[in-house]
Amino acid sequence: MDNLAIARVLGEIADLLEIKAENPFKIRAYRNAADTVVHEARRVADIPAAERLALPGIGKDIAAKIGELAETGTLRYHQELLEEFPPTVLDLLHLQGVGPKTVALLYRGLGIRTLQDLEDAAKNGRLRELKGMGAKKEALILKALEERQRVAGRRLMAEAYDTAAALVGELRAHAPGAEIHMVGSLRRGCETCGDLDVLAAGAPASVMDAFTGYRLVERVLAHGETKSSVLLFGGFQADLRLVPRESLGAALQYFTGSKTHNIELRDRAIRHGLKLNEYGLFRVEDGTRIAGEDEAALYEALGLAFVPPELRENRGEIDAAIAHALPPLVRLSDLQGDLHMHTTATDGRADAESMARAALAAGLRYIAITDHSQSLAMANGLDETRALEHARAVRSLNGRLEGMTVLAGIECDIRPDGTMDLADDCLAELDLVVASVHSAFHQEEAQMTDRLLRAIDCRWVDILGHPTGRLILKRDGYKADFGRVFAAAARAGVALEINCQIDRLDLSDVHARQARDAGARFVIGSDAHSPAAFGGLRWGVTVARRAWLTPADILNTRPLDECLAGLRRHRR
DNA sequence: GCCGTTTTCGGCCCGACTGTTTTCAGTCG
Repeated sequence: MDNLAIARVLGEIADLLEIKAENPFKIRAYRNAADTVVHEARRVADIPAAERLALPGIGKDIAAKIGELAETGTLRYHQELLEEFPPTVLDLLHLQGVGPKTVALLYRGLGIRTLQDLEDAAKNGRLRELKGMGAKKEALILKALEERQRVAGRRLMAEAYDTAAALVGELRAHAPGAEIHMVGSLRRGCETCGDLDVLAAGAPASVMDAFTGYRLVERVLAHGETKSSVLLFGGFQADLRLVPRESLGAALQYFTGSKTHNIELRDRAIRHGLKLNEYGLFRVEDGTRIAGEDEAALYEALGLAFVPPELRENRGEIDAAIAHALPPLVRLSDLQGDLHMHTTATDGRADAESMARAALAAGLRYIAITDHSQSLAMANGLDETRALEHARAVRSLNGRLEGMTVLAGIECDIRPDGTMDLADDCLAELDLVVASVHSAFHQEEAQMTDRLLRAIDCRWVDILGHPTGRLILKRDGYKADFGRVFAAAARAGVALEINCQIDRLDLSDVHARQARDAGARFVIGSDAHSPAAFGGLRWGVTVARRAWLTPADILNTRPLDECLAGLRRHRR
């Protein structure tokens, strides 16, 4: 049973307990445990029972329940709860504006079990029979039912970022003297985004009207003096919070989250006789404000080093900030080269020279052209002859572009049996080899693990490309024992790629951190198929930062000769 | 149900908006 499945059960228990109006802290305990399981890199089901207790938010009871799930695939406690409430009522809970109290009321009062039941009842006017339900609530529920499909789920970070940037730009134009920033999961650099959070500090009250009147607003969900929510065309919900200028830092901190990071921080404030909210950090005894305008000063007042937003996930950053031991995270400007991209020789949209010029304009000093190998027939992959011809053409660019070195590499398919798609003597002729899986994704875990280990064993392989094969929101990664794969890569000196394609971001932050702990080294690769795609490097950097990586962990932050010396084939 | 620089018991983050209330409950983030 994988972590997502375990987390889903724990989350459903929390939902069901909430509908039952159980102890809210018990509910939170299940949610915290689900959160821990989702963010654990190892398979929690495989962790020995005793060690599970060391996971944050997992105590004796929940550890035992995870054990039962891991062994039997089901959980009696979960089943018992589902006998009290049919599983379909959980769909009701996910409607905008419908919470656990309403679900319980609907089920107990009118026997509503499904979304269809709810729609029928709303249309027949039966909802109004219930206490606390009026015409507006009825209309709200019908609207939520209608929007359910379209707004459902999360979206890719890059897409959210562009939408938010346009909105923020509009608000800044309206209130040029104000501080207006993206906050929430966008600022933390999460790979997906549920809604867009924007903060305005020191802006005139009219900024709220500018927000609700933004040209891309489809519907206003709430409109207050300090907080408004809108639904944008295209399906994003956006929230704007307005605070006084002197609360900028506290509000940035508060609305950036994550929730668990904030809870830890507030806990720490309480232990120090302080109170932390979005308006500032206050002494409890006399209400004096001791921080609030500057975010870094707020962390300092709590005895912490400034925690970069990407680290605020309650994964050890608070302890590290107390010890002033946070790592110097990699920045986009640290990247000096890019070792993964394609040209018109295979499925790219520009020739090697255009790519090199675009890379130079993006601030890079060296690149590797790594077109596909022959197995990827769909992409017109290169056989040995074409690969070597292409390499000659690519190398001929050197000397023609001042300040740019172009390496001739390949993105070579890892065949289903783990062998390389091109002959060794061809691979040996090239400057570097990125090895990637592009076929037979559905192999059994043991087979896929062996396949990746065999690829790592090939002495010409320098980099493992998009190592897990996931497509965010579309496809899970392959089943493989990545703990073993990362350890083997670290031993062999094969670098692991953080692929920057916005729907890949592969390795993920969680896997990259696990791999770093295993001693692996990394490259951040654009996998660019066009000159514009170097802009995507920022997303890979974001992932690396969320994985706590420093420039020292990432080969392509080094000058060319040092980067090459770090590649497996030149490893001393 | 979890957890411990105040604690093995008694805490557990906190505020804004909406609707249906006539002082607040529910929802959300």
